[in-house]
Amino acid sequence: MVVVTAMRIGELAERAGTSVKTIRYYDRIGVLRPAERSESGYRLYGEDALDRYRFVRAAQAVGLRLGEIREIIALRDQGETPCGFVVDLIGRRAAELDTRIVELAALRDELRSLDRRARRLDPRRCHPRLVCHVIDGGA
Amino acid sequence: MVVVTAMRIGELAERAGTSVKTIRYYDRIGVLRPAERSESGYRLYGEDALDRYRFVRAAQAVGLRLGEIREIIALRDQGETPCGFVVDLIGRRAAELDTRIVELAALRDELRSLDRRARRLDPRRCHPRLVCHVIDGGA
DNA sequence: CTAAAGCCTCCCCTGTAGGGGAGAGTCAAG
DNA sequence: CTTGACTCTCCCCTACAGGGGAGGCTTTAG
Repeated sequence: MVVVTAMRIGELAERAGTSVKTIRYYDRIGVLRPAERSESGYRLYGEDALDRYRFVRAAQAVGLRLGEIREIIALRDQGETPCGFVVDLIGRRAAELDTRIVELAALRDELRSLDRRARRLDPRRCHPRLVCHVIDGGA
Repeated sequence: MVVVTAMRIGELAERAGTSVKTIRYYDRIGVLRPAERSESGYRLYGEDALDRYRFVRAAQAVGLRLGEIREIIALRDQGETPCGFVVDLIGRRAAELDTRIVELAALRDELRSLDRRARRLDPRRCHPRLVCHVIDGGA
């Protein structure tokens, strides 16, 4: 109730360098709730909203999803330190990334190999009953 | 019209090892159309449908999307050889993958670095006005 | 006082590859 | 003839992070 400097959503969005839609969305999913509402229902934010917003962006930048960020913030708002949770999360995410990178590298290698093979094949011979022997010729 | 061995959708799905829904979907988006329809509207497929299906799966397996696969098939059905198109496609896809892999590796490295930093930080000191100094402390 | 700008909620849209289910017609066996 | 399995079309749903716009208040500047 004692909001010293109350920003409305437009000002927050502009100072944060984002869109009003995004701020509203963050409210809806619970990662950035307004300090209060005006009598007419307008969202009112304090200065800390900017820090919160930057945290959300920083967390997104390291690959966390908004649902996970909401959990971190919920822990913090319950007075707990989310550090343990965060460490688990980024450890797991790093491991998932490793797996994903290996998969993508394998896929890329297969594409390169298809590419080399395709260049050796004679296009004029490319006319069996199959669609394209570059792709399913190797099966 | 002269369909020697006419399969209905259930049989094709079973022999292909997939679902009826998938075959119907492939028809709708144009990657696997039935040879004809029965009087009552049932989809009827020839033996070649199995080859087509396998081609679609092989193409998906190397990372092509159904929209792209449809283009390849359309070329083939227009009597052209899709080889050139396919070679371009897989070349571009491989390049995209390279970029993506580099991005993901950078992200993973950043996560690992956050992880190491988090383990050095004292959780009891984790209580500023920010949510989590593991994440936004480095900004 | 009035017009413009800002804000509200609500609803649909994006892309990918289908999945789930409703309601209705069809086909084979008993 | 009937029952059960099969098929048809049509419509909504999924994840993700919002974007676009309608229709209706509120606030602010002139």
